[in-house]
Amino acid sequence: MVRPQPPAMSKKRDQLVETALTLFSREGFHATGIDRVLEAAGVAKMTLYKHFRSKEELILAALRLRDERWRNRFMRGVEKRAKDPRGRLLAMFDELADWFADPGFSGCMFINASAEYAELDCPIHAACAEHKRLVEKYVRELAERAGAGQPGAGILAAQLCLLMEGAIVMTRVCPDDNRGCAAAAAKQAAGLLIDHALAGVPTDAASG
Amino acid sequence: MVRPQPPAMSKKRDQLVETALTLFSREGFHATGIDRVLEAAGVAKMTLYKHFRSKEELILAALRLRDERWRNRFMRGVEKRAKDPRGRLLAMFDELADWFADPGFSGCMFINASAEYAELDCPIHAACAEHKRLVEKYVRELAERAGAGQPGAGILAAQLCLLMEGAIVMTRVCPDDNRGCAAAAAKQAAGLLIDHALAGVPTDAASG
DNA sequence: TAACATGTATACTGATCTGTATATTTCATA
DNA sequence: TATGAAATATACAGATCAGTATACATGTTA
Repeated sequence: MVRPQPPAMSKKRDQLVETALTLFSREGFHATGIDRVLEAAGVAKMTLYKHFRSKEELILAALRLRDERWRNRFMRGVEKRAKDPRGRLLAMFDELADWFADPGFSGCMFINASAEYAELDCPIHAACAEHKRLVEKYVRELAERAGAGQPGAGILAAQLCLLMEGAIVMTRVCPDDNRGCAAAAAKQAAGLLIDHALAGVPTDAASG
Repeated sequence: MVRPQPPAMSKKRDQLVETALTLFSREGFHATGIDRVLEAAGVAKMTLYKHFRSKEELILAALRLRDERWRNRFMRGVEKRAKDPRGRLLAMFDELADWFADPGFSGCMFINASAEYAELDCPIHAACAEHKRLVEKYVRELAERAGAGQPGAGILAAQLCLLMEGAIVMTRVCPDDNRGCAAAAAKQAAGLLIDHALAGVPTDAASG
């Protein structure tokens, strides 16, 4: 009896998605041909098309993996850096700074993907939008736990996300000007916004 | 006597750059073939290659045109909306909101281009970085005229740019969630940052 | 050993890509 | 009318693209 039916639990499939994640991140989606992924992954072309119906499906699998890994690492990192929600809102920007310092940093894969796949109803673009929604939801929950009311928590979360996305983009486009600076400037701005939104909330309020 | 030698002052050349600007913005760079630009512009292929040595040069010309137009429109719009530098810093976000409301809005062409052309020393990526530097320089000058000192003006400018870039990206990736909201949230945050950076500076100080 | 799923190798299709070669047309100016 | 630049039409080169067809190898399980 053969356990690992596609699409799950195949070593070759994993290698494909892993390689796709790396190459699509580094070189772009249209600019990276299937053949280069196959060569780098050490997998035959027919194997790819037994696991995925098209290049688009491979891209979607790579984006799913990236979303899962990125948010896990981000949330775990934030929760490790600070224990109270208010501190965690600030710690997000230290986590970003770490990410930017990675020599392989190539910006946000979802921003990059939605730049190449403009149509909103395209599954790739939809996956990018969903990723951003999930990140913002996490920030909003932190803001709520920190004591921001409604709609304050939603607005604060949106504003902190704007700072984060801006830092990601500027570090991608102008790394030499912003490598270390964008995250720091964003963190300082975030501190002000958080203090303002949480004015009157006692420090270290009922943490989760 | 024939006046308009290439590369300047050619009607066909202008049509090419104009069409390239539209199509590359809307559909992406790799995804838009030369042939589609030629067809949409109503220009023969040989004409293109008499004015430009390669597709990359056409892209660079389109980016130059976009940079010039975008910054002109932005600066003029801002200067029309408010007379004092402090008000102009805030007015930037109203200008963004107007831009986002354009049905043809497809994000920042320079963010999109640098997503597709990752290498920093690639001329296309370099042009994108330069555009962002010029925008930030304008914001920094406004901040200085508003009375922010050094390094306060530089930091404030960087922070306001992060908010702007973040708003641009979120409106591109999740237009349905952010169409009107991102610019407003950014403006509110900007107001706080500006007030903080200019604390102690008399309102409507020596404007330019 | 027989069955079966996974993966491979090779070759191919048909489309599309950037860029070029060549010969011709258009049209204002001198 | 003669010159010469701008633009065109057509065809092509050479590469790469996503995706398919077919036959074969491998390794595990029943």
